[in-house]
Amino acid sequence: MATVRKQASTPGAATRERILDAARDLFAEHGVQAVSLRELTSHAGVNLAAIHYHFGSKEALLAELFSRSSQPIVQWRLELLAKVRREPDGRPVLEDVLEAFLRPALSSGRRQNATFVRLRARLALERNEATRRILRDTFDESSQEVIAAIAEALPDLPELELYWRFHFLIGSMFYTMADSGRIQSLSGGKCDPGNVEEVLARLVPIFANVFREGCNAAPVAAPSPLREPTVETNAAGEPSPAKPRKAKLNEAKSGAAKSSAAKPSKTRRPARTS
Amino acid sequence: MATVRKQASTPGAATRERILDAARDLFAEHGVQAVSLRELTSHAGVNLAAIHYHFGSKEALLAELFSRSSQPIVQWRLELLAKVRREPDGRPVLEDVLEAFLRPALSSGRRQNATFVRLRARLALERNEATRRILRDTFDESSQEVIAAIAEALPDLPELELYWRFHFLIGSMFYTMADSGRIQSLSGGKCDPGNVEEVLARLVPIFANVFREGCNAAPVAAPSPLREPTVETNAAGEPSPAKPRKAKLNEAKSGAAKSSAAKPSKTRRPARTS
DNA sequence: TCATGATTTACACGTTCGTTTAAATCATAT
DNA sequence: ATATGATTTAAACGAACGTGTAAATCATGA
Repeated sequence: MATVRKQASTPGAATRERILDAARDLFAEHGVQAVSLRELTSHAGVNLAAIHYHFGSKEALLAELFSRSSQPIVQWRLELLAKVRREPDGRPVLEDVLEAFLRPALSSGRRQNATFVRLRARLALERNEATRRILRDTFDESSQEVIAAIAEALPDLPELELYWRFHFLIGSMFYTMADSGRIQSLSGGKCDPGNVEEVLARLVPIFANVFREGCNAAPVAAPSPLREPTVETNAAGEPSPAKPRKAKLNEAKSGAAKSSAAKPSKTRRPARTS
Repeated sequence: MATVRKQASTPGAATRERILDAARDLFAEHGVQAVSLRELTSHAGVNLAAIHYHFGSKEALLAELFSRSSQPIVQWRLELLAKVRREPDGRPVLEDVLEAFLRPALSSGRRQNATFVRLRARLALERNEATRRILRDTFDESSQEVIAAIAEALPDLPELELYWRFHFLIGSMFYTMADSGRIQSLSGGKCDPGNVEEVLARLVPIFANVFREGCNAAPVAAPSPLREPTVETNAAGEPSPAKPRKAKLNEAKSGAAKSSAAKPSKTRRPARTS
């Protein structure tokens, strides 16, 4: 009996930590909703009930994971922000401010837990109010300090423009953090956003230019080609070429896929003969 | 009997379309996994089984929804790309190329279905292989045409740099499309990424500058402050200040929250007296 | 050594999920 | 009018979900 006693594979690793590690990895890979507590605990090598014993609920586990993993990032950011170099006129060096903002976010602490970076990027696009509040409470303060530092570095930049460009910056940042693999696919593997130093070496000077570039850039000079598509879709896309599917009558003659488009043809209907 | 006959609220609206509309809205708002077929059908005002009758499965519904909604976007993009203005030397106008790329994505066809834009942004961060393939199959071809047009407009820009900057561009684009509300929160509501024209008026010239700006921007001139956080977290964050929670023995004396950190205190354990 | 509390285990609960089925209903051509 | 096929309906299936609970096990100080 007694299953396997203790295994002693990782002696000092407490159950809590194993759960948090597994949650970080699995939540980042598949999303919070898609991960069941059973696969989580089995992946962590702990008992199912351990989650409720140590955290109370799945949601509480996520909150604990997030606040714990975020703390070093925010702290590092504030440290970097405090030691930003100054221009002769006393203003912060813009590149240093941007790096203080980006480096901790992209590196995710000193550990190899690159997976939390992905989790954060994923949660950043969530529209769930609870998730938004967690992100706000965790990162807004230090983000506001970064924004204030940028404003200090560029006193002539209108506040609204600063916010717009900051929005585009965090877009590029989160998309890099998410590691969607899209640009690897498009570039044939030549571009690797997983390399933090390579990302910073490009993102920092690029957005330093973006922020510095005054509002001089023509507002929207382009006469703009056209604004509506000429495609004549009726109400949604196609008229109604693809009929649903035969309800009864599974005649064997039309066994192959109809022809509608290119469906995955997942054997649309078993239609057992019984 | 016969429940309610037909209701005739929207006479011509077929069941298929009601399902697709509801799926678009709900998937975009809460994510695919988080939406059950029951809330979907009840939101659409159709029977639960209608989804399997018309589409076969939840996954097939998503694929159908995506391909149908994407088609006008891609088509519009290709049309705009075909009528991009040319410089006197015959090269494409970079701003027009960027607008051809961005406008259809941000506008989502001619309809008011801004929700599909959010759905697409959400799926873009998904790491699910099936989802990635859908996105690749749908958008890669037209994206490659955009990349080729940019390369044609900027023949001196190294290919690798082009891909990096395109990566940052689609990051800003997707984050704008996701409408996470973060920049509204940070800017106190002054910045509204939901306004497509306002986004384009800023994003197009900004990234035109980004692409045009040669590799002259100092590679990474910054001596870079420090690269590791000084915070001394052991293994994960905190030593072990917050004890789990009492297992048995729900003594009434310590009824209030322990003090650990600032937990949501969701009544960690009911511990019914029975 | 033993008592005690912290932790882990096995198991079951009620619910909700995606899916399926068979019958009822609708639309329409003859 | 009626037959026929398309569509909708109500009800149920088994599986998997998050959660709860009582007992077994472990660690440790007296």
